[in-house]
Amino acid sequence: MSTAAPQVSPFPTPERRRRDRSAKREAILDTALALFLEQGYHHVTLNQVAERLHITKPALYNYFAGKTEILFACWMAGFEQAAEAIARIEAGPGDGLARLRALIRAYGLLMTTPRGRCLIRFDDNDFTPAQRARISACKRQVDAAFRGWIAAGIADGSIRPCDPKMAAFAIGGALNGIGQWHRDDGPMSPQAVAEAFAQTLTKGLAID
Amino acid sequence: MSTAAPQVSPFPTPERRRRDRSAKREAILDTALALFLEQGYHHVTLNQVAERLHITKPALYNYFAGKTEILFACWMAGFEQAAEAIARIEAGPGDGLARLRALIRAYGLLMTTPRGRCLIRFDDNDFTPAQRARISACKRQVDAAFRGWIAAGIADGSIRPCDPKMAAFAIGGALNGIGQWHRDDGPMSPQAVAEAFAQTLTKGLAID
DNA sequence: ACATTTCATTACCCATGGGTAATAAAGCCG
DNA sequence: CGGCTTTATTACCCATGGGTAATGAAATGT
Repeated sequence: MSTAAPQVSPFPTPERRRRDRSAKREAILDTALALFLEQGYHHVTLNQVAERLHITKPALYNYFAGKTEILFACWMAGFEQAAEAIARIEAGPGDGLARLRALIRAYGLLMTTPRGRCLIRFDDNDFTPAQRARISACKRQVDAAFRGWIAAGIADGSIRPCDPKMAAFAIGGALNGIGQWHRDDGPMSPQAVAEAFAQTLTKGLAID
Repeated sequence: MSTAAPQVSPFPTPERRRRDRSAKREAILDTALALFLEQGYHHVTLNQVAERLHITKPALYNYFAGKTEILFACWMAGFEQAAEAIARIEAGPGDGLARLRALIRAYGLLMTTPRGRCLIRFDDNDFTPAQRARISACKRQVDAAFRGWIAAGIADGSIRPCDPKMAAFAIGGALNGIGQWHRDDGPMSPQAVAEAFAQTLTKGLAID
């Protein structure tokens, strides 16, 4: 068994070294992320993060400049997911309403994952001013997608005329809320939640 | 002018003494509250709170047992406002949809005030387990109002059949979001926001 | 082989800030 | 007056935890 030829050489190529390092960065990120969501940023110590990875605190500083850097990297990891979803929908077919529904489903799903939760469970005050500026820009990007497709839907007749800004805030808020209450061990699957929200938020409640 | 008889005696009655004390408690609460919302709980020191009131830190301990007690009192102050609104609507007239809309307006308005923002801007992890338990009970109470009037609306035919639980989450999330983005110096008045949300959330967006 | 970079460890520093005496001033009560 | 309560002050304690040397051990590459 151990005499068989090894699948991977123990002498890593430079390429693989880079991947290893990047994998460690990701591991730190995901571990810190999970702890931040469990206990809240200020109740998590870097010692805890390190301990879960079977290393010691100073080792973390080989990958991140400090605690807020880790926090920021977590947030950006979440944003990348959102940006990808937006790009995918943008590239796909559908009128304004169809695209809006697709975005609601994708963003709703994201909110049931740790990466997605980062986007709304962290406090703005825990970032540096520079980080806050970048985050604001990212948030505007997401908001623009919501507003844009609502406006497109109004233009193409698939969405009832309304204030796109308020509608986007309402939908965004409802979706962000998912990140607060949804539990993986709860009765509703992420898909079911996303679908229910896509219906409720676009069809409304009143019988007119 | 200063020789005129004083409107209030400088010798307070026992009754007034109690009111004075209670007023001081409120002042501490509102000051702490404002700071917590500005800078985030963990970035606010008790010295800061005291300084804004022109007293010193230990003086605070005459009114509150500690920092988390202040935080908790802030949250409860917000909840009282919500509970009052719910009771008022409950006592008033209207079918399920009318009551739901009234609740959306009242709760939306509340989210534009400091007291209301407490309900959603604080991190659960900053409370003690005992406090968390009481907060959970209060949150369930609010949620029950939303779900109850949605269910009532479905029963009386004013609301389109749906899952009241999901609908309540969607509406609650959208309203809580107001507390995150609304600025007093923004372009929309609290009333306008509340009204827009009442429309968007009940009428929906799709043209069917 | 030898210098260099990479990455981890142990041991330490120290600012921060919640909380606590010890104490003093001011009003209330008998 | 003289003791008691209330409320504030000054001065202090000290656990916590982010961050930093100083150092050592691999792997790298020439």
